[in-house]
Amino acid sequence: MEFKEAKEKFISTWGALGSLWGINKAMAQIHALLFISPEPLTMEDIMEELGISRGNTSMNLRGLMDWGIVRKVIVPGERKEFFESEKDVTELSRQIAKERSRRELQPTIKVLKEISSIPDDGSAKTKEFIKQTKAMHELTDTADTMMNRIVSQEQNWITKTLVKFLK
Amino acid sequence: MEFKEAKEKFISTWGALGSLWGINKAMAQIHALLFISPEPLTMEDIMEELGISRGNTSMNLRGLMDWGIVRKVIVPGERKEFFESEKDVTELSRQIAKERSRRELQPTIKVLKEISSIPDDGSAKTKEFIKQTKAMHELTDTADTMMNRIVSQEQNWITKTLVKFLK
DNA sequence: ATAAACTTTCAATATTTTTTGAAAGTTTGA
DNA sequence: TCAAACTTTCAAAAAATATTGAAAGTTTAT
Repeated sequence: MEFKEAKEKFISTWGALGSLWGINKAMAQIHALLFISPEPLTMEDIMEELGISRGNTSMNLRGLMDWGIVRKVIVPGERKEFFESEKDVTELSRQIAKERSRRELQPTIKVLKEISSIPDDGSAKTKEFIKQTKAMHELTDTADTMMNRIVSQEQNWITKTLVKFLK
Repeated sequence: MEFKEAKEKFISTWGALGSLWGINKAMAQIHALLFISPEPLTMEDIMEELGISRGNTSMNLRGLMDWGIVRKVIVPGERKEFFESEKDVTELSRQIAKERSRRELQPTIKVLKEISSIPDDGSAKTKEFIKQTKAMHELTDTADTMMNRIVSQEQNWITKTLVKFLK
C-alpha cells in the first residue's frame, strides 16, 4: 500500500467511526485530514482534498473548534485562515471525553437521578422502575467518573499504575 | 412527578442516548421499555406502548437479540412470544462493551495497524502520517483493552480495587 | 471610504436512515 | 392436512440529517 491509498483509508475509516464519538462524517473526515497533515491547512485545501462545499467546510470546522480539537492558526503575512488539529492523542481523548461527558452523560445522569426518585406507591411496576433506574443511575455515574479520571490531567501514580496494569 | 411521566422520560432519554452506543431510537426505546418492565412483554405490548409498527418492532427486537441484551422467553401455554431484557446493569455493560469492541474497535484497530505500516519514503507527509496513525493505533488498542478488562468477568482484586479507587 | 479577499449563514436540495404495512412465511392445534 | 395465530420480510413512503451554493457579512489594505 502506498501513501495515497493509506491516506484515503484513514480518512474514510475515521469518517465511518465518527458515530462512535457522536459527530458527522464530514466533520470526522476534516479532523482526520488535519490530524495527519504536517502543516496547517486552509479551507480551500480541505474543500479540495475532500471534495466538499465551502459552506459544509465552514460549518464543520466550527463544529470541530466547539469540540476543542481544532484551532485557527494565524500565519503572518497570509490573509486566509489556517486550521490545525490537536496532534497529541492523549490530549485529544481528554478533550473528547470531557465534551461527551458534558454534552451527553451529565444530562442523562441528571434525568436518571430525577426519575428514580419518584415516590414508591408499592406497585410492582413502580418498584421495578425505581430499582432499575437507580441501578442505571449508579452505573452511568460511575462510568462518567471513571472515564474522566482515566483521561484526566491529574493522573497520579496510582492511576498510572492502574492504567499500566489494565493494559 | 408520577410514574407515567417518569416512564416516558426514561424511554425518551434512553432513546436519545441510543446514539451513544450506536443503535437507533426505536431499538433503544424498546430496550428501555423491557428494562423497566417487571415481566416479559409481547410484540403487541411493545407496539402499543411505543406506538410503532409491527415490522419495526420485529426488526428491532431482532437487533437487540443480536446485541445479546434481549431474550425470547417461552411462556408455557402461550402461543405468542415474550421478550425480556437483561436486567443486570453490570452484565448489560459487559455485553455492550464486548459487542462494540467486536463491531467497531477491532476493525478500526486492524485498519490502523495496516496503514501505519506503509514504507517511509522520507517525505514530511509520509513521516507525519506514520507517526500519527501509529499513535492512534496505540491509543485505540489501549482503550479497547482497558474497556474489555474493566467490564470483564475475570475481575480480580486489583481491578476491583482500582475501580473503587477511580470512583 | 472603498473594494478585494475572504468567511459565514441559511433556504433549498439531496442523501441517508427509519418506518410502515401488507404479503409471504412459519408454527401449532384440531 | 387445514386454517388460525402469529412472525418476518421488504419495497415503498416518510422522516431525519447532511450538503450545497449564492447572498450577506466581515476583515484588511490602500
